[in-house]
Amino acid sequence: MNIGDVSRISGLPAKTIRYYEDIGLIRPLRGENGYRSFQDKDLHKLAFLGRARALGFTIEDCRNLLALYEDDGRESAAVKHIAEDHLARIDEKIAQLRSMRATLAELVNACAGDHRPDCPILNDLGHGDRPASDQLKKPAGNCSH
Amino acid sequence: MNIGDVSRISGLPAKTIRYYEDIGLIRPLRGENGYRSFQDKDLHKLAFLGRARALGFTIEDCRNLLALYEDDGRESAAVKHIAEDHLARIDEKIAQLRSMRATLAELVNACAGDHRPDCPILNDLGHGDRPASDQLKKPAGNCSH
DNA sequence: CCTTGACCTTCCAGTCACTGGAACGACTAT
DNA sequence: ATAGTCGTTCCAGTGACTGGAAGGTCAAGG
Repeated sequence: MNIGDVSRISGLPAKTIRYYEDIGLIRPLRGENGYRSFQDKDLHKLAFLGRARALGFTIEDCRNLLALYEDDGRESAAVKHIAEDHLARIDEKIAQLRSMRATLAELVNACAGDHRPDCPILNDLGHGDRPASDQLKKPAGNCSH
Repeated sequence: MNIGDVSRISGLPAKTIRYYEDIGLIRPLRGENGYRSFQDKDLHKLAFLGRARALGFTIEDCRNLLALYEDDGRESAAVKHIAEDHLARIDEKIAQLRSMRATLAELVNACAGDHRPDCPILNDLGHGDRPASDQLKKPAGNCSH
């Protein structure tokens, strides 16, 4: 199986699959022509990775989860620990976004959005009448790659 | 005013302030010694940027908002448009995270988390019994820089 | 005058998880 | 032989910083 087939089946871009090999998540064999030759095992792993990534696990999480997946002597506590950590990070992010959303919605609501220059949104950002920015620690959240 | 003072006042790291100059968001004067010399105007702009970033606006949004802020002839509709777009992006992200959260919480809940190897989390990721990964389009969401 | 230490400068590299593109080789069908 | 599709590698870019190295500047104290 060549990378194109695997890409179609798994839904992962070929680039991503090559990247996963680069960072050691999979180790497909090579044919005489130098092409990667994927086995069912690799396909399975890629599906695993796709699902884990879709749940927002980092690549490092995925690496650890994959190792646990292949370790028959694992303790489910280890897996649960990773998942719980991730759940907490997700909750944090949701809270952050909701706080942003609340402030922003208020401002948008207060703005006439017409041809005149008066704008409560700019007023807020400029003068900071309302406490629009309580926590500058983690302003992140806008990663639309 | 040197960069250190401005950093303390605005709460933005000096590195970030230099970066903002690099990408043309601010244009502080320079003293004879080569040090940046910040005026009230710069301080004001940085505060604006800090608040806009805290609300999750991208740097490009910030650039546009700043331009509108300084344009007396602006139409508030333009500002509102940027803010509404951003609000929509936030809502999308929240929805994505909530969907992840729901699936993940279910799995975590089903996992004993003990010394035994059986683990519903790994079962799901491995075999995909449950549809844990409906949308692979935007798996992102984990940008904890 | 010299040193210490805090401050400032620039520039380069790294982050995360890819993604785009160039330049080239391999295979398939006509 | 040729065209077109697939595969390969390698390099660079994304967003918004952040860390660190190597060096210049300044004020205070001895």
